[in-house]
Amino acid sequence: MSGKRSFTDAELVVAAKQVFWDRGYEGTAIDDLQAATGLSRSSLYLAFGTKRAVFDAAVAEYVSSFVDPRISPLEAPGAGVREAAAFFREFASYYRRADADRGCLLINAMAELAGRDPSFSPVSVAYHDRLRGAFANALGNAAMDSKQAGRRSAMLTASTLGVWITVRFDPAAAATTCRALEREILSWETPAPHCS
Amino acid sequence: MSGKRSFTDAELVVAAKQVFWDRGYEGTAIDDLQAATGLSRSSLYLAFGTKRAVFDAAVAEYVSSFVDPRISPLEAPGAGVREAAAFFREFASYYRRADADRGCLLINAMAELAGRDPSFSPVSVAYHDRLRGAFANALGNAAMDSKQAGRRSAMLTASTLGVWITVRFDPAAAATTCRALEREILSWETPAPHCS
DNA sequence: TCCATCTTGGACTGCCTAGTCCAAGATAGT
DNA sequence: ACTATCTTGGACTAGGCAGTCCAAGATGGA
Repeated sequence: MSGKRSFTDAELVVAAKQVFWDRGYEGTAIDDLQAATGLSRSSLYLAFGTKRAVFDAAVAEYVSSFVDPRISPLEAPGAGVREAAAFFREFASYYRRADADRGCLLINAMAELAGRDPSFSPVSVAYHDRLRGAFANALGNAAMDSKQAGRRSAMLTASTLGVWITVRFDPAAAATTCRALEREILSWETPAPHCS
Repeated sequence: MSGKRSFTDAELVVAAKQVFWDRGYEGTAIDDLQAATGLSRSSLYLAFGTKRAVFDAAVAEYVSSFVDPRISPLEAPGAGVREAAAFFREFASYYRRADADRGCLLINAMAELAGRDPSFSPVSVAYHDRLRGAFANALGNAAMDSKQAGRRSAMLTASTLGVWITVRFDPAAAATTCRALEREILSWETPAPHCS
């Protein structure tokens, strides 16, 4: 049977991430993780101890591979309105993927575990704050009132959560909304197009 | 034991609604419904047949008692920007309630069942479309470009989903976002404040 | 070669689930 | 008062769950 491990933690986590992404936390059984990883219960439990620990590792992996690259441009010192617009434009094209209706693993987890599992709340709050801060950074450099930049950051943060929920039941509508957001944001670049 | 029914369907549904609202669909066991209604399994199953049928009835009751009164003002013929702003202002004050962290039963259901239960998708799509149409009605009467009104309707629809997810893990942040949305929307009433 | 150490498969436990079923009993019409 | 009809409590079924455990076996060092 064994002797030395036939897999790395990273391989396990990547395979598990796909399952949690497709099926959610509660919807994923240990048997599903076995099937996806090709490992047996013992190996999974020896490596991580609990289902929840595997999930936490999967979410962390997701954040660094999926979330970070998309938020970083907004957090960069030189970020502006164009980066905020590009953020949503890229979602619009992503939503054309066949598997986009899985949504965002992190936001799915926030929606699924919020209020039910207090230990996940800090993760939700941290991600929400990070997103808001990233938009505030991008809009803060633009030619607009700083209070308005704050309001718009909050609005875009809520919109981001909203489109990632929407993509799970209506990907086309989510893509349309992202394109609308892109154009609306671009209109913030210049001091209002309808002023002569 | 019996003879004639000791309860009405409506009473059962209202009690069940509270449980589903607090605990979600999967998180609610028939035993929880028994405890909340004071009825036994037989009575519940005789009245509705399946857990899912009880849930559907609870969602329908929720829509007519909670959702309809809040969306109707946006759908009225004379609705405008002020109604859209009031929509979010009322959420901001609602989010100060102790039990606001249950979120919105309908949006919770959309998030929980999207992609997992195809039979719920039409409900999600219908509600999303209704909300978008309501905002489009309210903004369509305002002094703004009709394409911009369309974009902003999509944005506010996504924002609405977003704040109802947010309230479950950070009610204060959700309330802040609603106030920001209110003020941002009010700024749409006049043709841009920074134009002389 | 031998042995201590680690991994592995899979059986198992205990618990929780939705849904079924039936005997006990209450009711209303006659 | 009798009886057909409906409701009710609660035991029960069948299945799914996370997590435990151990014997079988592979490995690497001495």
